Amino acid sequence: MNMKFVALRAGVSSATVSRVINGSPLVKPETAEHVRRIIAGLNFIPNPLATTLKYGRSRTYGLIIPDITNPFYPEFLRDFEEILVGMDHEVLLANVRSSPEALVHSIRRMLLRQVDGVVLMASEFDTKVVEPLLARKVPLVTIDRRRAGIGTSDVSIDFEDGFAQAVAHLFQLGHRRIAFVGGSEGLRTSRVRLEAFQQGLARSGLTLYPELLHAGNYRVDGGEAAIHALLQTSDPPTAVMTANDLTAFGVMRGLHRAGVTVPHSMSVVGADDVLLSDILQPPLTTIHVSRREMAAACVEALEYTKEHLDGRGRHIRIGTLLLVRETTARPRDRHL
Amino acid sequence: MNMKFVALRAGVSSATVSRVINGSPLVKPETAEHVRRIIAGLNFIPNPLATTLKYGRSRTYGLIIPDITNPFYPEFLRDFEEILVGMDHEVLLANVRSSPEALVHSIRRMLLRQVDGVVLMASEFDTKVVEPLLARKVPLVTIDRRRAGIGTSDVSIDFEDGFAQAVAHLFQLGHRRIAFVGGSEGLRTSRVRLEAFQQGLARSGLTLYPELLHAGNYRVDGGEAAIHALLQTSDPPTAVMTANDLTAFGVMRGLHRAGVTVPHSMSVVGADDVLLSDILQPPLTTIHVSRREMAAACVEALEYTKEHLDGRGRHIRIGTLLLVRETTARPRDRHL
DNA sequence: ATGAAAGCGCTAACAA
DNA sequence: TTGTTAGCGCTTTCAT
Repeated sequence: MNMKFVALRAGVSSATVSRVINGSPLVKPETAEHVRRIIAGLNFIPNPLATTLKYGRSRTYGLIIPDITNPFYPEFLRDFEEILVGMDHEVLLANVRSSPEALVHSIRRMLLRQVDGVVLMASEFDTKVVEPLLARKVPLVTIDRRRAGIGTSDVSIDFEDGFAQAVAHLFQLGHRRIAFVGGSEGLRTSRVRLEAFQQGLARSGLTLYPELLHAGNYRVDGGEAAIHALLQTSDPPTAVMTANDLTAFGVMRGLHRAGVTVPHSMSVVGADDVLLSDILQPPLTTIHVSRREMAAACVEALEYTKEHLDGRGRHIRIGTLLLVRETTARPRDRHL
Repeated sequence: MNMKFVALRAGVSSATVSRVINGSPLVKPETAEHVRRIIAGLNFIPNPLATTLKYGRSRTYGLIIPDITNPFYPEFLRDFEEILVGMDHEVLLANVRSSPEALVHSIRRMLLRQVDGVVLMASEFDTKVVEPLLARKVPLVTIDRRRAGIGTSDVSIDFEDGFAQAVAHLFQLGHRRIAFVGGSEGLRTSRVRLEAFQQGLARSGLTLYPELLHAGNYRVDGGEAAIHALLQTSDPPTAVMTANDLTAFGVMRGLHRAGVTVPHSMSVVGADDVLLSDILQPPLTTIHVSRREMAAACVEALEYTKEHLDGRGRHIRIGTLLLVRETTARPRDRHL
């Protein structure tokens, strides 16, 4: 079933049917009404692929993420999809599991499916990887790369502010030795978070102890491994900040296994504010990042970049908010 | 850039280029090699949309889920996507948030994008909702509907076995009053789980206490509300089984808030074995459902149904496995 | 206000 | 072994 068939039934041409479907004002109201009735009667659904073929616009945006198993991403995806569906667009999702080959392949998938733009939340990448996108003038939006470019926009999270809030909170509680369990080494977003932590310390006038800095991997196991190492230290910290909530979950599990109670013997702060972060016992104090705001920023960046393909993209910054729950408290005085 | 352009550069016809790309044996090896070189040199990527338009096959399967925020779904999606990408297919995802209108709309989206089949994990639906799919001969795979039909297959989870294992485990520990916090009311899959629980009780020779049956909503808050009600009972249960892990999480949170310790004062059993179920304290005893097996079954069902559109679809059953972790223990004797 | 027709990129039937 | 060509469904320009 196609427009021609509908046209035949309606006694008009397929051009008229097309005009009716697209709400062209050039059609006589009665004709339009008549055609609409036929369309409804036939349950006709037009095939947008034909339009894509003709004009190259697929009304689809690609989304590349590193780990859909990290609740942050499905939560983001939910809002991103919702906004796009509201605009009659679709999402082409690629979960690349932090594998460079999968990333390269996912870009090819995006190109094959003629996406109108790509949001790349993947872990680190060589600029070479995204070149095929740029070469074909596909708008690109990166996350936390903090650098826009021709045909490329960036949406970044204001971790500087969030981590500063968290450090200040810990400082006020009386913490002086604060550890940090970061993200995977070699990723720009890990560096961003680490530097945000360092700046936070500086702003509160605290000392940075290199032996209290550990890399993680944005997953539970990384957090757990790091806290084990941290507990071996001769002078362990009184509080631990982490690169994301999963890492904090791992830290809490490690602490529990080691018999260290949270928050009385150790405070813990996460980042992201994943939906499940308040079902842990105790509920996690964390740095909230609005998924909806982020999704909206990505869509905005995508649309802007599409319209200004030959110019520098935009740089949008998303705010953060410290959510004080129950994993932070005054440090127990070890000398009592 | 299209095949014609490549053909021009290679000094052959576009048909030859097409044959080379599709690995036809009809091309002389040297010609093929030559064409491949040109393709690589131009970074040419063929546009599969043209093929879709021509043959109606989009190499895309739709997946409709009720709540991507429930970790079960992203975990399933990861495997489902991985399998499909391996077959050079894509996934069109629709998260319907248990909204009937969103479900209806998602079906339309699937139809518009010319999917080759749909896996419907959505909550309950009227048969009327999926009629447009069937009318257009789009293969449908349902989950836990336990009923196949013309052009429709079903993949169901063997909750009967899983719940029986769990009840037997609790029985052996000495539990006699077991409560059940089910899924949302009115959903077939909720009924399936409830009946599986009832059968499990019967198999272990246990009594079903209607006052220990509560509906939930597959989310944390539903579990928490239910356990509160359960704790008001004059004779509370010694163990609680739940329709899924999120519900169990809610039950555990409610228990913690009420000062009831798990597992010593109350045993809890979940279902699904979500990745995070072992970071809770204590780690959750739950009924494991293999995502990979389920994803593979869905793909198999999809392909089978596509090949046998006019016949009855298949019915595939996925096994379950009780994972005993630390939320189950002997009941404390209340009379001591 | 409406219709005829070209053309998007690809594949397969048919021709050579 | 390779080339020519029709046609998938749609939109839009140009005619009427």
